[in-house]
Amino acid sequence: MAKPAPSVMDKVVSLCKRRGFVFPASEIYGGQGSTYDWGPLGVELKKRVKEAWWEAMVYSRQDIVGLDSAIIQSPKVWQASGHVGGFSDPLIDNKTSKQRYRADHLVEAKIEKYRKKGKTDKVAALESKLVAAIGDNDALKQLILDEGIKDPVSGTDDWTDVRQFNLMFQTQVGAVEGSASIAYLRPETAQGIFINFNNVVTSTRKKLPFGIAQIGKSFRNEITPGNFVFRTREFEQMEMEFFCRPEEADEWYKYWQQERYQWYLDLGINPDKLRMREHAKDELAHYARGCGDVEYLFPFGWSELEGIANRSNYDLTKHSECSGQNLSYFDQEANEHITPFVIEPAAGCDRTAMTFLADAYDEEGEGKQKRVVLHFHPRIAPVTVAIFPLVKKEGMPEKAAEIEQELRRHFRTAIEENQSIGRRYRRQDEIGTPFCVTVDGDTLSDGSVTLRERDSMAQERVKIEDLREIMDAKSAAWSRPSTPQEAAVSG
RNA sequence: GCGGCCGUAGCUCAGCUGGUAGAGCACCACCUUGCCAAGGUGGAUGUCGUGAGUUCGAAUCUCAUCGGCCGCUCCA
Repeated sequence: MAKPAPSVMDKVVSLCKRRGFVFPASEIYGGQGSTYDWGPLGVELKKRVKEAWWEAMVYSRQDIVGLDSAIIQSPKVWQASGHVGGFSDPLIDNKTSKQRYRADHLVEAKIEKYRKKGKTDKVAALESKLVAAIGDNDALKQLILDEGIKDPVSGTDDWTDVRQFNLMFQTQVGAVEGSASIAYLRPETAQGIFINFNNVVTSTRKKLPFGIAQIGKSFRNEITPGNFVFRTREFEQMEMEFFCRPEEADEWYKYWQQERYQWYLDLGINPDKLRMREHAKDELAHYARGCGDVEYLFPFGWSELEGIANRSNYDLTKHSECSGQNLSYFDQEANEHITPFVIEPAAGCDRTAMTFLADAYDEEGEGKQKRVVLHFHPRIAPVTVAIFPLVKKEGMPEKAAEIEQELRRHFRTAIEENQSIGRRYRRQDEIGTPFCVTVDGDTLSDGSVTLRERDSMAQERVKIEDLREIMDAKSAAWSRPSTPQEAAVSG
């Protein structure tokens, strides 16, 4: 493949490091692959993404409450959820074709062949052999060799040994070694919600339908991380489990798909690059009745930002069975126990922040006139307003500092007095600051300043005491510039 | 793990027919400044990923090693 042209992502990655959004992790020690640290601006961006999500999911409604469960739970949680058994893949490589496969999938494909040929006895025999071999890598490889399974690409049986790939990070709890002290870093926040179902119901007296929201780090030992912060082994999730009556699940499923899709649009994501994609039946996880992804068109293709799934009553049922606790809901009117269905919107915080960066990135003009600007929604911009003295004399710096002190109480602020005014405007554009306030000679006599908008570059003269109200109003009314050209001339 | 690409200043990169480093932008100081990447003067910054070899001499050639990025079953 030819070397690809520098994409928006390359430019965003570079900007992220230069301006302090995202740094490669462990850099002074040579780096740690696919691991990133969020810098001073990045942490603000992420924080505001999480605030916007929490606002939409918890504060603006009466039917959802929050939770912050532990990262390290009992290993039994992950046995019940199926992660211990199912979140671990046996991998095998073909030395000739260099292709990598799931070893158990190769055997399953063979079973499928037998089934199509109607050899039911062989199907049954091999199925039981596969079940016996699961978890035993040597046995699994032997089974592949015994069955004469060939690589579909190379046609050879030149296989490597089977190696287990655990998707969950293991750790030890306590000083005592041994299997009893093995624990896992959670691979999703959702299970922490399910296991607290009874606690939340009894402590909040919530009635169906209701939801529990949670934001937190999760860990997956991804085989293939990559695409900047899109897929990393440590990541932050924003998940909400919405519990409802089974007969209402389809309705809520559609509701949450619309609701979550709209959330991205409300925060200014380009509608042309956002879509809702319904999973095909064979894509669905074993517990899911339906799943739709909110996808964004990155330079590397359509990729999932958030999955909205109908998890049925799978999780509550499993945890009831495995724990011996009754995780059902008692409906007082109908006088019956029901195990609610769950609709789960599960979003990735890091990839959402990355989406805002990539989607907001814009270059206007050419050469010396080129303007790099991040068209962030004012609600998620790391800095809301920057204050400048027009020149560094006649008391302007002091006046600017005074205004900054006042605005600091209500907005994320920045103050700069170095270099020319134009350069300072452009620097703030590059980090997506929606407003700039400039103090000049008239400010000292009549208390007015110039308010300059990032997207249109339009300026207006306003009173210092009106700044807050005007910026709030403009923020509330903000909409994304539909094209770069329009943004450039609309002032 | 396999394949491809790549490690030179904060960022983007040039230098790779061997002579111990450059550009643009960024940064710092001073002067200038009067609303969109202004100008002037001066300045700091690199053990050229690491180690070894060849050589009088290596960023450049050889070998090794470490690391990163992009693909290949996984998903937020």
